[in-house]
Amino acid sequence: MRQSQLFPKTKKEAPKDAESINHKLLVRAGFMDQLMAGSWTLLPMGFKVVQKINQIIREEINAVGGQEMLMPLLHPKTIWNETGRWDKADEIMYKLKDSRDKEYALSFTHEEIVMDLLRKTISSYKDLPVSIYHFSTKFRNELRAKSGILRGREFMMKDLYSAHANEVDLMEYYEKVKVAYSKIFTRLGFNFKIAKASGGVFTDKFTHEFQVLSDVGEDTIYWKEGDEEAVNEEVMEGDKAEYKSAKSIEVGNIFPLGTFYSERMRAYFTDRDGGKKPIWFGSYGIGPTRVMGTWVEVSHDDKGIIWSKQIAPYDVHLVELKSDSGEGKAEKIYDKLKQMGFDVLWDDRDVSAGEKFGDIDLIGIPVRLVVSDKTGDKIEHKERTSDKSELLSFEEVARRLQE
RNA sequence: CGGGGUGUAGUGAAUCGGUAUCACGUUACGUUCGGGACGUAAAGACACUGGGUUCAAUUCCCAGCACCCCGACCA
Repeated sequence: MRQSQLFPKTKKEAPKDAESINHKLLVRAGFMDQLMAGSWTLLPMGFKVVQKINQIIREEINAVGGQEMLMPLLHPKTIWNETGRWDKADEIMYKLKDSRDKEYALSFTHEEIVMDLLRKTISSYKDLPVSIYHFSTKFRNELRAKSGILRGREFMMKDLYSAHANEVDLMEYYEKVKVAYSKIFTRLGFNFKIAKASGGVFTDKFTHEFQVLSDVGEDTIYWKEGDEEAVNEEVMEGDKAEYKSAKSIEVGNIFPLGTFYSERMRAYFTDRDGGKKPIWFGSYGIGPTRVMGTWVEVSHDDKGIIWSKQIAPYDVHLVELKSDSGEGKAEKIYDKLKQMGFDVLWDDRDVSAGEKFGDIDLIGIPVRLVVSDKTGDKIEHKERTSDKSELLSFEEVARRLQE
């Protein structure tokens, strides 16, 4: 991508109201734009980051048998009445009426919708288990949107739903998803903990949250040295003094929902013994837009964002500084790297060196390549995380990028 | 929804009773080019909305709206 064509331009100053890091940096660097409180446009680079996050999630969910699909966001009131959540989740749901006074909800989750699908499609234990998911927008009427993209009223979510013939199978799958989630957040590069928590409007049972340690987090989790699992403050038993604690951002959660939904929505199947039994059900969510914001909160410096290779909007940021020996070096490198399959952002703008370097640090792509008079036939290679640069040949640069 | 803060060119700020100034950005031309460079010229604002006080309101008062922060609630 030629930076001269990249939409939009970076900003020198953050919006005056912005306080949180992800708000300031993601807006300044041109990754997102605010429409209103809690509602954000993902600009081209922000969308690329979210797609990369989604792809990592997709790979790991597919690896545990998840099948991707897409469900509607406009839901009839009747389906929410079946489980009582039209009233129980009243505070969080956006509700609306059409011109004939029919009532709808904007999706804040999809348990009821999946359950409707399952009762129409599952009739035998042979049809189970089922694991289906989608990436889509969630609407939640948050009392207060805040912290940039971390708590919006409209955000992207990957939600996975699984259906099983019995509790053992559900819990086995629940553990598999827990492992898959751990792989996802490990691949994403987070320092996270799995915390036991309550289920909110979803379930009365215990659940698990994936918590990234960060001072801007709204949750507080507690754990004992050596323990695999932490606990959320809300469900903690025992003496706090015996635990280590930290603020954290919840980036994912898993819910073993049991038969609550299937019983209320009459989603039964015929089991091996001929009897009708309710489907065992679980749901599992990750918020990719929150993941992006969380990444910025935990990975930045005073100059800008520091993306990891896994989710950076581009593999390389290439820049040529004006030279006496004539230009065109960068364009050749750009073409060659593209041919090799690298995603390159080439700053081809006619602006000062300082402005180019400023934007490079702000945008935060992991590798910076500079060519100029000083570099001769070599290329200056610098990583965003380092202050040092090296002069390398094109081949050496390409090899580094492939590592 | 309670408490606090802020609303002035695209962005960030100044003016704080006499109809608005600066910086950045933008446009044109020229000079520059290793950390947001310089010169010249130019465009760009019903001062959030509505009401009130006043000879006169961006400025004071009231109401509303919007955004941010703290709290209650939550991926």
